[in-house]
Amino acid sequence: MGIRERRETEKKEMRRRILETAMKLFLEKGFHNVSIRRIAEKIEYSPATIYLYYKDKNEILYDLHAQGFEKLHNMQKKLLAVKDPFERLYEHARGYISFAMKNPEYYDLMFIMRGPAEKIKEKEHWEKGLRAFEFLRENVRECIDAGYLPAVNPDVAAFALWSFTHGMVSLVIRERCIMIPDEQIKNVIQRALDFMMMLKEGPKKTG
Amino acid sequence: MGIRERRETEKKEMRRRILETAMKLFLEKGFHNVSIRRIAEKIEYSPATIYLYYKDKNEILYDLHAQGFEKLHNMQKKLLAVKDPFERLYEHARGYISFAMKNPEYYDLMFIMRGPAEKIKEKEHWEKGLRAFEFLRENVRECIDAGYLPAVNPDVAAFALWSFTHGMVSLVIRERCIMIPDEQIKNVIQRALDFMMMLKEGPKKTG
Amino acid sequence: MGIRERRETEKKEMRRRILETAMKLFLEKGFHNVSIRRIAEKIEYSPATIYLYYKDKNEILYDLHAQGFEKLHNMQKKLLAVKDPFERLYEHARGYISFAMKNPEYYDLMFIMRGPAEKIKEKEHWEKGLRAFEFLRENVRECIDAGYLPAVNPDVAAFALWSFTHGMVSLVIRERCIMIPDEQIKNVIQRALDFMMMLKEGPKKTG
Amino acid sequence: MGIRERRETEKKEMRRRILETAMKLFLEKGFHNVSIRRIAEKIEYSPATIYLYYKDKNEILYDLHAQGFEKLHNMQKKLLAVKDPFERLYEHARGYISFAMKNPEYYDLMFIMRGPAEKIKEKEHWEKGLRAFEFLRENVRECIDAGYLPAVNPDVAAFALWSFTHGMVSLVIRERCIMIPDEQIKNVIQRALDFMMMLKEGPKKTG
DNA sequence: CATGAATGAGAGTTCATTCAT
DNA sequence: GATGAATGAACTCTCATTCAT
Repeated sequence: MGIRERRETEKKEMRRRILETAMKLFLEKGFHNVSIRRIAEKIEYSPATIYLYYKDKNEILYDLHAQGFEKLHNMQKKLLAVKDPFERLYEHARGYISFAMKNPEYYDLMFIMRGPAEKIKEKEHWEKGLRAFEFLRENVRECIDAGYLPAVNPDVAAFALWSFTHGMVSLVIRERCIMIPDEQIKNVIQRALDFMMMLKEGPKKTG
Repeated sequence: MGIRERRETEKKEMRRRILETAMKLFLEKGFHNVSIRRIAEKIEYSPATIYLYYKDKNEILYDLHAQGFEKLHNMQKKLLAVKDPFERLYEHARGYISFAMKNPEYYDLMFIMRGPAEKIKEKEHWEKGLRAFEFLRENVRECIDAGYLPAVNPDVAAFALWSFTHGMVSLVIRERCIMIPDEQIKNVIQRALDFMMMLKEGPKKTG
Repeated sequence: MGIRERRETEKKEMRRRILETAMKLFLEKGFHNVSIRRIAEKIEYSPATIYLYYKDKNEILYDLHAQGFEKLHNMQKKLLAVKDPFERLYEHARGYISFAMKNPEYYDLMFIMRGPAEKIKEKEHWEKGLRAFEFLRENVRECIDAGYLPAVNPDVAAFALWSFTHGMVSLVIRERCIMIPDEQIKNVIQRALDFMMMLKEGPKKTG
Repeated sequence: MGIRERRETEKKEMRRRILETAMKLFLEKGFHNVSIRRIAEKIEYSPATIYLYYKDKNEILYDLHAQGFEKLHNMQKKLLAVKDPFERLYEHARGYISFAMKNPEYYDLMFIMRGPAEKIKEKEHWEKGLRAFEFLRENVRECIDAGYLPAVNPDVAAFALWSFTHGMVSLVIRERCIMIPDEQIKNVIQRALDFMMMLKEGPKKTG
């Protein structure tokens, strides 16, 4: 309690508002239209104020990037409750799609956006990305071991499945799905996922 | 013949040079480094000259966009020579991936880039995009009819397959495949494609 | 005594720390890198705190300016111990040079720097400067009276000698002596001083 | 004649105006108050226009620097007409002082100002400065050889004389001569120079 | 046909300074 | 007594675009 705590809270709150606003601008105007100035305008502060909370523009990006992967990781952790590997794989896909659709700005920054990502490529910023991929690969490996999937290289299969889900959500996020009416998109994605899941080999084996 | 024709030809030639240069800059320097100024510098004309051939920067983008879909369409037309629907589907995927990997700037502009492409959403700019999708859907429908694929909605299956290939190439183009060494990427993509093609239901029929 | 006195002492101590830090930054980073912010950072207070002790940035400069002349005056006072006027003139020159070389930031502020010093021109800030010049002039007058120097106007001769020493040290301080290796500068200055001292008319006396 | 030539002339004229304005601002406001913006304002153009004539702020400084040394060199060349070495030395001093008093902004940039000089220290920018010093040293050497000056190291004597003249003009330029009324400064400097010239050994020798 | 010249708008960033607490 | 928070003004520099020639 007390003054110090409230100050801390207010500081965090301010950083949160800056991040949130930056994110909105990313989505609305595209990366090169996100300027410190515009962020400041939107939160109704002066540009200089931003620098009290973030060293520079890149720091804002780093923070968003890290935050995004944290959210993704939280989703993945919950999947461990699902015991059957294939079922878990299915829920993984659904969770991934859901994450992307609910947080399109984060997803864009994490997996689509270019430019700001230049410095993001540096090791530490990717560790979390790798961890996420490895989680998927291990899931795939279990599915293979359990006979749910053909005995291919798990890295390859994981990449294929990731690409599939990434493809769907990135087409939606970058607005290339004009052949699908907006209100049907969720439905189509779900059915496309179900279609892909026909790769499952379980029945064949016993059949 | 005559003066008028030559003029026309020269005009086209100039537009071609501008487009080509713009494209090179996209690839080399990234989008936000492509400026009218820099294009002008590279072709050794003044910035003002660009405006004699293009109304503004966006028009250049539109033209590139259209050109990209033209190229894609050419690829698709060649596929008609392949008679077996599933084989054609397979070659379609390979051709699509190949197009993306050989023309990453076009692909980026057509299916990933945001912002400058805002006006691209307008009808006429998408007709060609729709045509391309329909080509795929018809191919899928034939595969279903021939029993190569399960009897799902062709739009859905087409969307799934497109998403899969788009996912792979867009992850590569936007440099999110750091877990795969550069020299192995082509190989991994091919194997991922083969993995996906296990959706083929041929055997069942005879079984 | 008591609280008030301690308060006074603390206030002075704080001003001293601010001045000292400002000076260090002058030397280390050059003038235009001395900002209130940076001073505050170095003494680990907030920028606002500086303003409790100094009205504004210029006031800090004034104080430094005065302090510099105090130091110079101290040097001059010691010279009074030297009885022979020419010998005292010689030691005056050496002391002046030594002061400048040991306190280049002060010297710069006192005799070279422009801009922030605009208000320094105001009377009170110059009284101490005048006093220093008069000290030199009286020394010169004694030398003339004693026949060590030709019977010229003492103001003129004093100005000439001051200019000479100022010229040397200001060329060094502002790094215009690149034709002289750093390690030889002191030596060259001493020899240049000895050369100038050949103005001494000693022989005439005996002649 | 012709358009091209006029264009060339106009371009040079514009660069000249920029340089001149920059110079004035240096003198009036001090270095750190010279901004592209202010230059632009004074010549009543937009800041962006400056960049059509100069790559960046430093380039303006380089140009001024080079121009200053060019002017100084021109002065020196004329001195070769004076045959007697001591007389030439005397005229050199007068020419130097005159140059400084007539072009205080150039002089400041060349021999006093700090900061911009950082990059100026690079070799090529100092060649001209060295050339100027060598010219003086050779003059001094001749004076020694002719018996006008005592047989000291010419580098040392040249440095001493340079320092003397530099000292006078730099005290004037940086407004540290408040003990001398403005209208008398020229006179005092001349008399101080004559005083210094009493170093001449000619008479003594014969005496 | 081509361009030199020009500019308003905007980018990221830093500064001296103020004021409520 | 000390400061956290805030800001207006300024900085260098780049851009897409216009227009008289």
